[in-house]
Amino acid sequence: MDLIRIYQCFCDRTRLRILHLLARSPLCVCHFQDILGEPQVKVSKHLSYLRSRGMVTATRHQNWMIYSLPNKRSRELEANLKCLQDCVQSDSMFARDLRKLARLCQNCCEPASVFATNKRL
Amino acid sequence: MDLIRIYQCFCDRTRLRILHLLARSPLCVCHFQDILGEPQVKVSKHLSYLRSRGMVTATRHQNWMIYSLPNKRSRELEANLKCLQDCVQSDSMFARDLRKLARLCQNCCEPASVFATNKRL
DNA sequence: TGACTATATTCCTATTTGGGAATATAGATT
DNA sequence: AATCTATATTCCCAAATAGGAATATAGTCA
Repeated sequence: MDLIRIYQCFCDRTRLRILHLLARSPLCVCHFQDILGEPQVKVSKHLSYLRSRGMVTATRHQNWMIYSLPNKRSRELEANLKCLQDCVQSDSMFARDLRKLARLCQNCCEPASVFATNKRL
Repeated sequence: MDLIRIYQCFCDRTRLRILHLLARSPLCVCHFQDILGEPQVKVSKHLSYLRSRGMVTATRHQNWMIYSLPNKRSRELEANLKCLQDCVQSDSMFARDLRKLARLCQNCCEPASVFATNKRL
């Protein structure tokens, strides 16, 4: 994963919010739709952009595609994800995203079992 | 200086090399031409891109435009410049840029007085 | 099978980006 | 004034990006 590619992935607000959320938990497309308040096509396209550049991985689970950060991460990616956490501390939008994520998890179940049922999450 | 804008500035290789060099020393356009081996128009345009986004400042000194990182830097910019230094440690191109910069400084004079003369640097 | 759900893709458009050739500009030097 | 030097800008063009509307696909469920 080369450095430029990381910055290219980071340089759009929607993608940055997605990555910031994925640093907390694997999520499916509809989670992003809910949390970001963006239309499906937009979310889906940014995820596919990130995926094509190796920035996220995806696995299907029944009807849902579960997106995660890759297990093996380069030093550069680690460093930049950490830096992002730092930078985002005082930003209200990113904070709101995290609050919404927390609420979602409350509403359904534990992160680990989020995808264990085929009901609308 | 907002976060997205930082990543937009960082997401081109030439700009990244420029910023990496500027983290060491203020430089003029012909320095960049020499070190990066890129044509004047390319260097100049990327500098003007960076400048228009507040990522660098420029002052004229006789015939030369001296580019620097801004004196006052946001937490985000500081963090990302630091992260960049980290990430770039093992990259041969960035290392080579620094060696060329060192050689340039040897050839002319101290950083502080680099621009004190109107001879070709 | 047929309907439903979650997601991806295609087609379209507008905007931005990156780069080169040529030209313009501003200050220095003669 | 004429020239030179360093730099910026303009005019191109090709490619990438971002986004929406509409449609396709894959899995699920009745």
